Amino acid sequence: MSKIEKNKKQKENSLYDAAYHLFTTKGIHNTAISDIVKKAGVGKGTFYLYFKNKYDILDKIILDKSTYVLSEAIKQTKEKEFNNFEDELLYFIDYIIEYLRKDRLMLKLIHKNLSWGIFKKAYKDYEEIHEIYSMFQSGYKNSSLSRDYIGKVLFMILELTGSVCYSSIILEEPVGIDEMKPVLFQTIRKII
Amino acid sequence: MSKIEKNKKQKENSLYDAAYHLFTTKGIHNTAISDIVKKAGVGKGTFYLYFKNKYDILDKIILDKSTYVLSEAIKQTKEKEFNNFEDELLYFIDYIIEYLRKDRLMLKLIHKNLSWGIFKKAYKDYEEIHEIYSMFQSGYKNSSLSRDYIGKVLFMILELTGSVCYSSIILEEPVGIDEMKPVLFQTIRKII
Amino acid sequence: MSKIEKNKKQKENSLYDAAYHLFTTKGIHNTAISDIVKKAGVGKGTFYLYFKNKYDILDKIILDKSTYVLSEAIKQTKEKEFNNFEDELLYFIDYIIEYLRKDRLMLKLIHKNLSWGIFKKAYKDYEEIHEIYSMFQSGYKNSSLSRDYIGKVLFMILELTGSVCYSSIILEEPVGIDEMKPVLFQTIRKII
Amino acid sequence: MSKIEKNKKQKENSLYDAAYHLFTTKGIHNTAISDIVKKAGVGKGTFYLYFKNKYDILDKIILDKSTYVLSEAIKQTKEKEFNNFEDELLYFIDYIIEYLRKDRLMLKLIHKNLSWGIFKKAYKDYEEIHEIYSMFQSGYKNSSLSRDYIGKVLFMILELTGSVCYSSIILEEPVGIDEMKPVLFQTIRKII
DNA sequence: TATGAATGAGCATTCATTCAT
DNA sequence: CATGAATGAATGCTCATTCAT
Repeated sequence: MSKIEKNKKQKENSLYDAAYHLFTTKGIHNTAISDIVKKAGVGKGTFYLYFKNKYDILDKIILDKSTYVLSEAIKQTKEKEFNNFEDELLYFIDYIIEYLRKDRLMLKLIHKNLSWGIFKKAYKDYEEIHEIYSMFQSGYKNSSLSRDYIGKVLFMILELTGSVCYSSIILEEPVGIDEMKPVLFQTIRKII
Repeated sequence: MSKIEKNKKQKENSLYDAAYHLFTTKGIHNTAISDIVKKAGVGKGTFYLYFKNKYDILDKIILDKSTYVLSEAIKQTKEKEFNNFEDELLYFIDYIIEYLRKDRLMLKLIHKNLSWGIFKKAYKDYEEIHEIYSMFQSGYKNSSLSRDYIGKVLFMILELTGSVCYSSIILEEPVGIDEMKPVLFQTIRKII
Repeated sequence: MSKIEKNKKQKENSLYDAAYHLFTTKGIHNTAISDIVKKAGVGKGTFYLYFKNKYDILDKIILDKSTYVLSEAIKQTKEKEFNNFEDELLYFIDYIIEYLRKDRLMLKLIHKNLSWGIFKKAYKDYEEIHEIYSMFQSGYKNSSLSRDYIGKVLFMILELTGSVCYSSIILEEPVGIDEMKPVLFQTIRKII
Repeated sequence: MSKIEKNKKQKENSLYDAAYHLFTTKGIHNTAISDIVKKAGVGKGTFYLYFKNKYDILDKIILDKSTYVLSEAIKQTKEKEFNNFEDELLYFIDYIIEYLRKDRLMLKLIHKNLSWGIFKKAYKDYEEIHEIYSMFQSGYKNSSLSRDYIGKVLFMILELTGSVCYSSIILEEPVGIDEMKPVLFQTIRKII
């Protein structure tokens, strides 16, 4: 990577970081492009060299962050040993929940879009994301269910987890995440 | 209700209807207050007599419409006879799905907000909403599970349904609702 | 005064008091007619039965309050005995200063308008105001100066007092009123 | 100064001039930002690049114009020769009066703000302003009065002059400036 | 490539005033 | 006399986007 390339990447990253920080702390609606570039320390025009508009950078951030959470979760899961698939999956889900609980601002931003990462760009780019899919498929290796069906179940479990996290952690509705977690786990156990 | 009271209610309703129509067709972001009042046929200041700002009327619309969907679903369900609780619940869920499929614009508006928050608020105001809860509790009458636990399961089923509807119907991700529905139904069957 | 007349006067007074309170605490610019009527507990239309607009009631308030200060000052002065005119005038001036110091909000409102404009209008309406003029003229009874000339000097002393009070009490520029007062008194002594 | 810097200064100046002209002819209250930018021939956003709001530009104009009057007065005074301090001071005051009489619109704008607040601010920025202070202090060099006391007397003379100018020239109360001037001069003579 | 001054359409919001009740 | 719902012109201000440097 040439020096110029490096510099470009650096500018893009600083815009990215600035936007993430402002979106999470001030809210999307209250963050203007001018705020982002000021915080990033670059010129206003520079923003448009890297992103189309506010929602372009926002989408990229959400995608990136959700993918990151999922890939971290699978990485940690893969490093452990489990007696069975159920334990493995629940460890994976628990990792996600605990991560989001610790980073409420990120959870607020990705809202209920946590399953997105799997089905979009990330699926293609990140090696780790393949693994979650593989893990899930392996867990069902003895069943007669089709690969497609199993994929959809994974999708639903992730949607459910994302939704429950948002409700329980951000809104604390109907109850906080600590009370919700056992029910969620039991439900997932039933699903698989 | 006096003539003046009637007139007020009429004004509020026309604003409400105009806003709903514009939000669903043009999008929230692209709808200005001036559009709403023009369509409603009232003065601009009148809007502020009834609503604080665009998001105030939006919230009211989302709450209202979501409540309506749920209450319609329970009403229709109660009118039918079922052999067992599972069939009853799935009919209820199916009614919601089909309703949202037919009214994609409304689904887009209520996004993934068809859930507990709404449910809880609606619970206080609408008699019908009590029934869904009763129905669900009755279905579990022979189980040893606590009422609380059962309530949380209902919450999760609603969250899951809402999330899946939005993804499948609006984004068609990972697949359309027709392909998704059997998997969702099977999943709900396992949950209960 | 009939009961109806009394009621009218009462409404006018409550508007007057509400406006005075809001003008002094929130500022003229930030006070709307709707604020005034809300505080006064009357209908919006009622305001226009008694006043032309915001500046109409403001002018009346300023006139009224400034007149009150001056008339109070002369009343108190007349009740005392003095060895000479100089002492009498300085007592009068001091009374004004101390009054304004205690009611900074009123001083802020009447700004630097404590002077001839007010004085002149008040002259016609309030018996007490005649007395200050008389007092001042008497003080000069042995001089060869014309009545007109003496009137102008009184005007200047009042202008100077008003200006100094505003600067010293409100802005504390160049110094506070305590430091300023001896200089002002010495200056007035030289003038007369 | 680069071309771009020059252009910026030009824009600011045209806004400044436009605002001054509109404030003096139409009044502050009746001048909208849109009027200013239209007259200045710049975009609306440009205004907010240079000024916070209407009162920001107004304050700057008042400060600037008042400073200009004072600095002009001292410049002219310094160019003349005088037999004594009294003549010098009265020439200085007279210059101010005549200037304001010729430019009534400016006088109306700066109202009764021609005084210490302005003086103090200007003191830092304008070399000429130092001179008026020096002149005044020199006039008292043989007196036993403290520098502080003398400064306060200067302050009062300026306040008095400003107040009298506004009343006599703008309101013509209690009489016009021609009739008032001899009394003012005589009063100042007595003060010093 | 990078900048940031300039733009002006677009928007939310206010508020004095009216007038039917 | 009193009201307060309705109005809509008026206005301040924002902000995404452009483009000359």
